[in-house]
Amino acid sequence: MSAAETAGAVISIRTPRDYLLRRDACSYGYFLLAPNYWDTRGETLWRVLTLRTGKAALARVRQGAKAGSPLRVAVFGAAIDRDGRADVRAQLSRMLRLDEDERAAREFHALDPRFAKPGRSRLMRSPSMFEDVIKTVTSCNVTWPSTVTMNARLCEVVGTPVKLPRRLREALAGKPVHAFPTAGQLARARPATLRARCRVGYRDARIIELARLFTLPPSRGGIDQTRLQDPRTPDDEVYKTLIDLPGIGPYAAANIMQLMGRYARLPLDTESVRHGKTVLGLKGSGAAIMKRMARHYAPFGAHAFRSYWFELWEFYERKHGPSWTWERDTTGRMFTAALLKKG
DNA sequence: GGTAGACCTGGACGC
DNA sequence: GCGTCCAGGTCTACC
Repeated sequence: MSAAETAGAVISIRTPRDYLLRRDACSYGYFLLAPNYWDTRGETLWRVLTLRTGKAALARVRQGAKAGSPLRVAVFGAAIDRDGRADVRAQLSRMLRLDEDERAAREFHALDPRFAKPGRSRLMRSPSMFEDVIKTVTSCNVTWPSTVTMNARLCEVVGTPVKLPRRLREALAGKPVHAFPTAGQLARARPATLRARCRVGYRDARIIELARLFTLPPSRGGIDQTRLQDPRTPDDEVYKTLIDLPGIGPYAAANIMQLMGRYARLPLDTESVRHGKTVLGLKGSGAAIMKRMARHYAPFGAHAFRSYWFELWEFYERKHGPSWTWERDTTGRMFTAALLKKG
């Protein structure tokens, strides 16, 4: 029995004319983090989603060879009705930025024509802001392999498992089978569990507090996602809100902002310093290089992060081949400044 | 406002 | 196999 013969539902999702799954899904490191899985052979994205019903479902996302052709999504492990289809579409659309303004992409390419021909403009993210925030926290003050481990353990220990019949489970062996924890699940988790079983270290209490803030309504001190995601809310206001959250500093706040589609600020870290030194030829202390990098990308204005990021991404691809060929357990674990210096 | 040190984990390295 | 060192952003105390 093949997986194709056992899908519960098949959904078609229209894409923008320039959309290319392998390039646009494999455009940011999160495509290597659970519960995402990129199958390099089939050029297929697998992702466990938590549906509004609370059930977990495994989605298999494919696209024909031509850019702009629709995504074909097969859903395993949960019955999908009309509302369920809309739910899957909405989550994948956010994750793959299918709803991103095409005019903004054209504006970016006009400012930075290097990425017009390869068609780069979209950065992969998570189906929810909450997951983006927690993934960002798990990427702070650790090397990339630890981030990979933390996300895998959070899903396995706290996330909802996909319920699959035995024959189907066998057919899908090797694919992710636990969803990313919801804010409610993480808010109820014990710090000791996160520390000991998910290997999150001192981030335990901060993750739980962040999750709690995502479960509360704004009127009771919770995070006002509607206001933060409203394009009319100024960047400075969003930054100030984010940086006041536990575990979120200047790097994390700027990274969450780019994940929200606000690209003017640069999340600068040690990897940025390496890039500034080796690719841009900047000199000085780490702090001095960061200041110079901010000035270097300032002409790209509202698209500064995209210019920086795709420049960095193409540097990785020159070293290791196209991102859609990176195996999760080999090349996909290499992305730290120290390892890249050696590479 | 700037700086130093603690926070944890996992990998590299030397013995 | 064991111990030590180091990388990695945030937070707090202190100047």
